[in-house]
Amino acid sequence: MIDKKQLQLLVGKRIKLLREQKNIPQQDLAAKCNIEKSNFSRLEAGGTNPTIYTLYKIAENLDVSVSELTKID
Amino acid sequence: MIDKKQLQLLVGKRIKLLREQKNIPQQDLAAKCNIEKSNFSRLEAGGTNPTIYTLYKIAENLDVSVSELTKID
DNA sequence: TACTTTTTTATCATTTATGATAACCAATAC
DNA sequence: GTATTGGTTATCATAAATGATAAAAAAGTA
Repeated sequence: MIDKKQLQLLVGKRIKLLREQKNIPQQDLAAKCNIEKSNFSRLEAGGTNPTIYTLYKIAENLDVSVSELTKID
Repeated sequence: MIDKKQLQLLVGKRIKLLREQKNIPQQDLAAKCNIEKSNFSRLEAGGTNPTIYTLYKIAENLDVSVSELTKID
């Protein structure tokens, strides 16, 4: 059982990894998801505890499933 | 791209399915996760857009990964 | 019948995710 | 130099997730 902050960090890193693998600038992905770039930055940095819908939008725009996006450890 | 409400319904049903497969009463699982039973009911019914940490706690107490919990369609 | 267990629903307070805006930092290019 | 690009940080408002409590409805059981 990791704590909330650790989970947020892992999720943020996972998103960043997938995004960079596809060479998509943060602000571009944020725009596609209708998320402010500043808020997206905060999210990737593990600064928030995103909702499933936020993760879903990101997953869709990264062309992966939510299940794939949440493969953390 | 499904909408937010549809996503919530799918997630709720997924949780309920896994919980029932393990024969765990809703209130028991809620208690393990430190979530109010009333709020847990609302969540399973698709009434809220849960955060990843909420889903993580549920996944842990269902002995599945978050990735497994979020296998929706 | 009642009794218990499980789930649902409603409501209000509190916390927090997100929206929104602005300013800033670090590269890179012209 | 100064634009431009990509990212960060701070702040405030707003919407919504969650906490918390109570009551009622369903479902099961003797």
